[in-house]
Amino acid sequence: MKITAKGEYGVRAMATLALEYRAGPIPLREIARREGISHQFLEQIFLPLRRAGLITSVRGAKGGYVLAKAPEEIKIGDIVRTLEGPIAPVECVVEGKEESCKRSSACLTRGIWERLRDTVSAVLDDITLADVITSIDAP
Amino acid sequence: MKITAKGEYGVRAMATLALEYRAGPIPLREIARREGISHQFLEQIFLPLRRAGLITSVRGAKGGYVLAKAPEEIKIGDIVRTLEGPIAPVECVVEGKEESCKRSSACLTRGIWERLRDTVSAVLDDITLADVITSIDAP
DNA sequence: AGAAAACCGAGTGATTTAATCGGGATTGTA
DNA sequence: TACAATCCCGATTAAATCACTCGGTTTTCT
Repeated sequence: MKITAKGEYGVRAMATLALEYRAGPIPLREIARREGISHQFLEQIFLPLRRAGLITSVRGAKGGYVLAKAPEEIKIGDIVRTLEGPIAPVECVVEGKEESCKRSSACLTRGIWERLRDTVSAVLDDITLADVITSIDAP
Repeated sequence: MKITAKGEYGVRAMATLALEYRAGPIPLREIARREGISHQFLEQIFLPLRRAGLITSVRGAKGGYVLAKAPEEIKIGDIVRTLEGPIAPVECVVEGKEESCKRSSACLTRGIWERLRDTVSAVLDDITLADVITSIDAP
């Protein structure tokens, strides 16, 4: 039940962008430096985030990345799904892919994984970047 | 956010044992056959489950495995933790291992993973094998 | 022009996963 | 007692995944 470095770094980087929201575009190198992440790896992470419409890029000198929406409007679930694919503890409960199980007791246990999937989804969709960056104030 | 085949198979196999609780020891081969799992792989899964005290074994001919406790007393969380290690979406929120993060915004995001960890734990500890095998009745 | 930055596909070494292999020890039954 | 069924258990392996790195191209500011 781990998330990958891609997901973890992605959320960290997005939190950094949220902190600098309205400060103009931040270069990827700067974020990578602050977070101690390889900037080449972070490039790989920002590509899908941009394509998903979560960040916008400014090319050329003085360019960089900005959140595409206000921190209040970006859910952690959006980031995680973009970087890790659909939230589902086992393949057979991926939403959309619900082909009925052949084995009977596989289906017995299916309810567990559906419930887990929905709970995880709900938690990650309940937290926005705004919540993350204001959590300093509320201990 | 996937669990491994080990975890999934383990839960399936335990559900099978729960269905046959009080029917005497069931040979591993029989469980493997029913669930379509390699019996050699299932052996690897049953070893830690036995060492964790979740199942007991009967050696020799007519031997097999039995749940060590009633289905009501075995939580899915027990099985998953035994087979997959501690429930924690990222390394730095593994319980017991809580060394404080160095990076500031890593700690900003820490709350997310703690909340996720606790929620997942709570869901898996709320479901017992008894719940799983009786879910046929309650659609 | 030149530097700074985003864009992007391909490659790579290490680790993990999902098994298999090959045997040994125990016990009920003929 | 033989022997078949069963659990016990470390070692090995093939494939997949992960966490990067490489080597460039394109865009834009100064």
